[in-house]
Amino acid sequence: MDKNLKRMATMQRMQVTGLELFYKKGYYNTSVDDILKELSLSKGAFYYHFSSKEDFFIQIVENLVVRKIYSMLIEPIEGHENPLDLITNCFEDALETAVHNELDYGFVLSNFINEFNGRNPKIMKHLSDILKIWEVNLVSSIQKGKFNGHIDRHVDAEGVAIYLMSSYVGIRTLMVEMAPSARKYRFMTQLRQYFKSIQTKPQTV
Amino acid sequence: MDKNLKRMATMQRMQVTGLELFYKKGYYNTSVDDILKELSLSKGAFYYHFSSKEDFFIQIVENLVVRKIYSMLIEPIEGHENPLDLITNCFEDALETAVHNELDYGFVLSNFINEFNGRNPKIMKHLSDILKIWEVNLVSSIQKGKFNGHIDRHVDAEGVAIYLMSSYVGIRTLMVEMAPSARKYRFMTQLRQYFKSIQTKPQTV
DNA sequence: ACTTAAACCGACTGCTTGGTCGGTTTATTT
DNA sequence: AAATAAACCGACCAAGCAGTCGGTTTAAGT
Repeated sequence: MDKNLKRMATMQRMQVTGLELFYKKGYYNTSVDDILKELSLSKGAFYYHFSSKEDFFIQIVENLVVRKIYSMLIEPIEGHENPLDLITNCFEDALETAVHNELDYGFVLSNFINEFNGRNPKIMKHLSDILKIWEVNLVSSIQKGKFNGHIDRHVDAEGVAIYLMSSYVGIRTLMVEMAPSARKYRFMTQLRQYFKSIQTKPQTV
Repeated sequence: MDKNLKRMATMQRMQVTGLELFYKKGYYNTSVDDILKELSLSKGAFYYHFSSKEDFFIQIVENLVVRKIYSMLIEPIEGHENPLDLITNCFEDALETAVHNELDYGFVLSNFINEFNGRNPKIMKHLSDILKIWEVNLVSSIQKGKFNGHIDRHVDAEGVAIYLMSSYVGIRTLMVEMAPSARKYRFMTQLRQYFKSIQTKPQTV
């Protein structure tokens, strides 16, 4: 078999399991041995493929986390329909997987940001870059909505983006072990309420 | 001097420094020795006053964190004025201290919730209890606002509370090392926008 | 079949951790 | 001044950690 293929397969397996454990137990509280035990692999295998635990984590972020964020939170809002509808559906879907599948690592990001903040600037850089990408995409989506007449021309696109990101990051934290399904429903209702307040006002005829 | 007083003073010193370091570096990433070095105290002193690191942390939560949350997020919204104004001012103040004083441990809570989630149920219980208290107080404040005619009678008080908590927890995460002052301003603007949409609609005369 | 190198093994090292414990200091009581 | 107990000290221990390294297995190339 192609050597390169085997290499990729092993690295992939390590990264997937690594993310799962880092997410569940935290980076500092997960040892390299924990991950290797799960995979029945040895220290040698690990340090053959990765130069350090930190390097390993950064590769996980670059490969798995970035892609997950893209597919869950960025691509779904790219389109020509009403961005408020797109965002609503996107959040709805993202929160739904969060309700059912505890390991969807849907919003790993805020967990890790909290964990590394002020402790590991190198890793923080990678994480906040992802947030920035999300923010940029939200902003341009909202601006498009203003052009297309879906969103009131007076609203501050940056402000809306930050408010959306805040509430999403927050609800993901609050949904942890606390009636996630009910919370999701209530959250989405209020989100729609907020959206109503920034959409183009129908001209009073 | 009163023995009890000395005892309290030492324990207080330990807890204050403990919270500071736990907040800065995380619970699992802060050793008991780190805290003791900061205070020039010994292992013996620590384990004379506290039975374990975990017990120590729980006492910090019960003493320091609970009180901070009360004084910053709960007491300021108790009053008979328009709850939406009270909450606006409360968030404004809380975020302002977060901007200027990195160590205000204003929202330690979401950090710790992320850190202990799925790892230490005992500690999680204490933390989510605090969230619950906050929630209950927000809900009753909003309900009061509905009675007093400040808030539209049709809004779901629970939903508003959860939406507020989410956005606050979220903005605290996002303000980490990323233009906190500008973000605060944008956040507050959107919060006011949202509040406008749930306040009592002026009768079209 | 033989060579070669990639992939993997696992004992080992040096270091840090939470927690213990026999002992010393400090301050109050008598 | 002697007695007593609370407060504190710091060497020590077992366990866990990231990372190393000399060696073995596996599989592709010739």
